[in-house]
Amino acid sequence: MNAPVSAPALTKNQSLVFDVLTRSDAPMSAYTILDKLRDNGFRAPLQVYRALDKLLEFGMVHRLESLNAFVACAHPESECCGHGHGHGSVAFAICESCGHVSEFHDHEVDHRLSDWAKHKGFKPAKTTIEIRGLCSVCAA
Amino acid sequence: MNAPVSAPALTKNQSLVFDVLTRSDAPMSAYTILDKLRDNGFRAPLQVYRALDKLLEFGMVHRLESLNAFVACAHPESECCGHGHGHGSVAFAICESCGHVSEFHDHEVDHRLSDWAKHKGFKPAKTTIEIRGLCSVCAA
DNA sequence: CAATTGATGTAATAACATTACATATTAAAA
DNA sequence: TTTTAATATGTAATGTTATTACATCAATTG
Repeated sequence: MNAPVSAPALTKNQSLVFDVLTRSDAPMSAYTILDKLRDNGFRAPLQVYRALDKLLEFGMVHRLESLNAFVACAHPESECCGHGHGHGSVAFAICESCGHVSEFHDHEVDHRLSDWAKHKGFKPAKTTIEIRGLCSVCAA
Repeated sequence: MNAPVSAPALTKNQSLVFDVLTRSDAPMSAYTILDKLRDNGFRAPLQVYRALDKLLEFGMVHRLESLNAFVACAHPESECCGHGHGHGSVAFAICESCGHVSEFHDHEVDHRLSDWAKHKGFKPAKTTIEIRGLCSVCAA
């Protein structure tokens, strides 16, 4: 019932999808992943979506809602303040020019949002924070 | 070249779409809006998307990225701290049970995110903050 | 008036995601 | 070990969201 604490064993399809995402330097849509895996026997979107569902559940992949795309989690394996893979919310800065995505945490942001929720009696399940704009390289 | 400061004149289609969204107590997808407006002569998705594009540009409507849906902006016409319709980022709490959406601002969150951006040389264009979970009524 | 601009109408297609159903593999219980 | 249950896989069809392309109409402006 608990989320796996360390890297869970991945099935063949999960590994293939995770590898493709890990090698990519930009987010990929499910259909782009599918195309990359045709040679590995992938034929249908569902093969990708099923693998992604598990990887999301394991916290190894994130979905970027504003892009309908996916990235491998950029965390170092485990982090100072109990982040690792069981962390609260993650924020993303997405460059609209080069596609690069930076993943970061901000405790104060987390805190402010959960304070708001507590005050309103709202029970958060998942928080999305995405900043779209231009990265330092592209802005120059 | 500037965004309109007060309510711009809306075209027929823009008014129809805005009215439908305003009357709704939950977010609506473009296709749901289309269905509501069949009797008003709407026949194609593009009629809705074009109106939504303008309403988004005017700041009268928000897109909920995690839902692929739209809501009328909930701001009182103009706000204490210069929000009105030219505000920075807006956050949403979305109830996954009843569909209700609460719109709110948090200056500290804005501040932390723009500090991060400044520090990284990232130029933000649009920020998405969406908390999905259960509202106080549904959580009870 | 001609020319430009913005709004509209319609059809077709692209992009993203899920349902349904059949089969195979793996793991656990008897 | 055999049965059973749970998980993973394969495939097709369909559903949902969004855009491209092209034609027309209306308002403005030079």
